Amino acid sequence: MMSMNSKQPHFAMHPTLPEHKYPSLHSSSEAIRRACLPTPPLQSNLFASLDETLLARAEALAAVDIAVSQGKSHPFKPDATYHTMNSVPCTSTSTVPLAHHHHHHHHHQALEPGDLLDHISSPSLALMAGAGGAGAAGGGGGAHDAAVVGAAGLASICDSDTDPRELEAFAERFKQRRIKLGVTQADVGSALANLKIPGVGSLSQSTICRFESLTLSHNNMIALKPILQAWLEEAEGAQREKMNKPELFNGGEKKRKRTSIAAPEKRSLEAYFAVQPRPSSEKIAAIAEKLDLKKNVVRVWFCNQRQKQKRMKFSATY
DNA sequence: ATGCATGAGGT
DNA sequence: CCTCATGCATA
Repeated sequence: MMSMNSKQPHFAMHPTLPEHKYPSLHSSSEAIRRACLPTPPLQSNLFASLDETLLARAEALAAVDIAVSQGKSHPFKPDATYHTMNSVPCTSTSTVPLAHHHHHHHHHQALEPGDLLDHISSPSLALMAGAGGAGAAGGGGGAHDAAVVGAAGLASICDSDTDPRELEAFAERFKQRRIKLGVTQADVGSALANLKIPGVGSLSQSTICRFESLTLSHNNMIALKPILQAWLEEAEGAQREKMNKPELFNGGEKKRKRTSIAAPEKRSLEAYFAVQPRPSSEKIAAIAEKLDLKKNVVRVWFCNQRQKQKRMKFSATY
């Protein structure tokens, strides 16, 4: 486990757009923390037809909900699934036709012995004390060590940076100091681009928020930590300076409409998920039809559910 | 703060 | 088709 994959991808910087899509840092370590499913009354034999049995059970469970809302007169059609994309090009502010360019800059930030601190030899890290009511106490603090491993070379980097408690502590400190700086999550996100760290562009408010609330995968947390730490130090250093907020907003593009899955349908999906987190395409189709949802919506729902299951929060018992 | 979605990269 | 990192749209 915890393999430090130090991939050094090639950043593909596009000439015109601030587009950066680098291969991510995905290390295949994912069997760290997992949620244990309840395994209800069904002791079951985990083989053969389990599949169908479970599905049947789930259906039964789900059926209750469905029957209620469907059998009678379901107030609203569950099919709130629509994808409204205005393609209307407007082309107005021709500046950057794609202010929404979804560049998936996957921060590779591979944890390498030294990589972590290479750019941020932080001098100012003494003030982060206290605060972290929660688990801040832990290894927290410095954690600036990595570089030393050279000699030992053995156990790679001190796990200080991969230690969940350290991450939690950092996230906590980060949030506090960010607030103290009077900066919003969104601000941090866009400010990251100003750091000019190779391979690091801006991030969304969502991601910053998730980092602070630990609702990211363990690996994602580890990858983002050094970046956010660098920002924090920079921001505190230039606290009195002006931050550029390149308001590069673009108005008039395709709006993505968020599908809304009604409560009854959601409960059914959860019932299915409980017994079979990874239904086959056929089952997904079946479920989709029963719930009157688009197959893709159901498929994505399962994908997202699986991701959630792997989130950091309370993953394992440390 | 979160739900649903997209896309890259990997099987 | 999946996993993962991310983000838009929204409650």
